[in-house]
Amino acid sequence: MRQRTIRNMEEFAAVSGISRPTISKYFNDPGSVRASTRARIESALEQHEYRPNIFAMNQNRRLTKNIGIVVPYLADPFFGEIARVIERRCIAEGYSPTLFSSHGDIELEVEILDALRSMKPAGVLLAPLGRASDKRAIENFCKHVPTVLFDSNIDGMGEAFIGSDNYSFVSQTVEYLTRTGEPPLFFEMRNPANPNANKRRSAYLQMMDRLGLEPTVIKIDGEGWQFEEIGKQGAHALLDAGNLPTNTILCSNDRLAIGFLSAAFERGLKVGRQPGCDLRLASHDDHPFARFTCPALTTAAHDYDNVSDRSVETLFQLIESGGHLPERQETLFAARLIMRDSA
Amino acid sequence: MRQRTIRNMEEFAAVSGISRPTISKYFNDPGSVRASTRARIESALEQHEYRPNIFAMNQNRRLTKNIGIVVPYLADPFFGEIARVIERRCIAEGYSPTLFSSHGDIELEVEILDALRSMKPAGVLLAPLGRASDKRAIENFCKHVPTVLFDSNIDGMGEAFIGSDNYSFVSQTVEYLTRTGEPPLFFEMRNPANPNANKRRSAYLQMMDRLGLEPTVIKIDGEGWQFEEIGKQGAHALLDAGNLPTNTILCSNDRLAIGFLSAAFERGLKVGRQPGCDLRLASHDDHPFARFTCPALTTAAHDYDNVSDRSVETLFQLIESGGHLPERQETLFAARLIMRDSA
DNA sequence: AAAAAAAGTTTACGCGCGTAAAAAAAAGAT
DNA sequence: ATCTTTTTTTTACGCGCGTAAACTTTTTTT
Repeated sequence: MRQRTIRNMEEFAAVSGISRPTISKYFNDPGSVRASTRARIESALEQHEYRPNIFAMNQNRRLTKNIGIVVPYLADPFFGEIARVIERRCIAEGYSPTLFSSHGDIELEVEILDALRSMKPAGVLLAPLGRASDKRAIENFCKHVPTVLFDSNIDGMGEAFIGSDNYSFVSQTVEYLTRTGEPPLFFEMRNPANPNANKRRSAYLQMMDRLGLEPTVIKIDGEGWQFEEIGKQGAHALLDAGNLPTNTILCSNDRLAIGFLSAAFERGLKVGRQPGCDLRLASHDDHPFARFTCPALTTAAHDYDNVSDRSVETLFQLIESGGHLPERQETLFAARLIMRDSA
Repeated sequence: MRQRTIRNMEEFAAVSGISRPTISKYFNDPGSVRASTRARIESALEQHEYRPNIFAMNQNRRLTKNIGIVVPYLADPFFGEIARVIERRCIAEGYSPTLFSSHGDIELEVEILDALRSMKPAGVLLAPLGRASDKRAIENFCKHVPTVLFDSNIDGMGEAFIGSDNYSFVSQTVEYLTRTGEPPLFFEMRNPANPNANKRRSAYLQMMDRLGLEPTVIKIDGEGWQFEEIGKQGAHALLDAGNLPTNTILCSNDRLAIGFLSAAFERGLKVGRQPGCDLRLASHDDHPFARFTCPALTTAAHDYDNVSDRSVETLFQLIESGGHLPERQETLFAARLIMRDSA
């Protein structure tokens, strides 16, 4: 700030007394220049506050340092939290993450993928919308950009998938509920957008079969991403109908369960494992709010840390190996049962 | 896709039979070319799937079509929801929004501002961390980039501020609670990061004074953005101490209230306005989850739609007028009291 | 149909930086 | 001090597109 403002690398080279190509080298990798020149550059940098033009940089570089992160619905704190962890990891590795949310909109997801391609990202971490996704668009995208899928798997797409083992979620909750009380019915949306939901239902049916018990699946109506509201309405409908085969409800995910708890509370029903309770309720995900519901929610937790760590690690590995892995990896992490007060 | 892939605008101009400058005009504003040539371009576009290189575009354009959106903590659904609405509005106007979260980290906020400058955005919508923010960095940033502050005001910074009228929040809740029962005590964090918290406390004191009532402010310990947990711990501490001067609690914000409700439930306290309840609890923000707490939370709602609409509108206005407004505008929207079951 | 206005074409240059090649300088080794 | 290796400088070109100027073609006006 001593002199007039520096307009480009040429001028910065002039004031720092070092040639432009060397300055360029420095910005691409500060360790690639001699320590003494690095010191000179950095001292000049302090007095002149110059930053290279990222557009000009990226135009000429075949591979940028950009990483795209795409989640299906950012207003869901579950994805907010995952995005937070992943973003920080990327920054720590010297990349520039850019976060996108499809906001539950199929067309927007395609537009994001489109925009992402023109950003020439080194790699992309994609949690697709799932069932609703435009599979052709995603497949085409993955051909051009090194992509790691997470959270929601779509068969064969991307170079790898990192997620949670839905069977592990459901088997633990079903086993626990059955062992400590009545076997649960399964409460879910009729048309879940997320493929994990289908896997959880299958796992429930499989577990009940293995235990020699009669399964009951309740499918509630509702579209969109307002899961709490859908769960609440669905719970009211279910409880209005009466004659439940069991006092124990297993929700497909925590957000439905939060809605269910709200409905139960409104009806004066006591939820919990204590004697005198009318219902027991458990669920899956360990949503950030699950510990603050009333009662606190018994649930199966994602291995958040491992999922996000492994996703990022896999992406870096993918980038380093030139965008392709020998074969598509699928990594599933087991759930951890969190016993709270609701069941 | 008929031919080999198009590498640049030159090649696309060749296959479409139109000169490159005209193609360039088209991409900058499709309406600026004759309808017949536009049709020819678009038909060529369908068969060849070419997209201009955004880095090359932005390098030469004095003003990009980028818009930066910065929020302090994206894992908070409140900001997730605001970000969602604002992003969609920007897209609808033909801009490319890029969303950043400071994740509650002062240094990261500065880094984001730094990165944002090199993106030459047409404008930025910034919800600062608040008290913790590096004011010098923000001030410096605002000098170079047309910026509209929202949610958290910092005096004099940015060309405009759009937010909610904290006095309107508190006056309505205090008035309502006092009229329908006992006057409330005010429950807040000792060192709130957000400047709105301070305004709310002042408003509480002012209201109580006007009503000729004795104010009580409870300040609870805790740092960071885990407000629910802080609220829960604080509530336990408060209730352990006993001898409350009133049965009515007014929390500074909904996330604290969610934690408070959780603590009250654990202690077997009934919260609500019905007879037989031990406590009444109200709050401010109308957090997306406030309607699903047990009991549902009585709160004062932000005028979400107006805040986000006006923020975006103000930014566009600012951009169109060349980055400066005649004088700094402060727009505050009034709250709306939402009566639910908790008070 | 002629004149005026609008839109498109040609030509040319510049943006800020990556990067390659050859020459020069500095640092380290003998 | 000389030779070798490493680093920096010089020089030069290219990336893909914005954009200005002068000219030509098409459309609109009267």
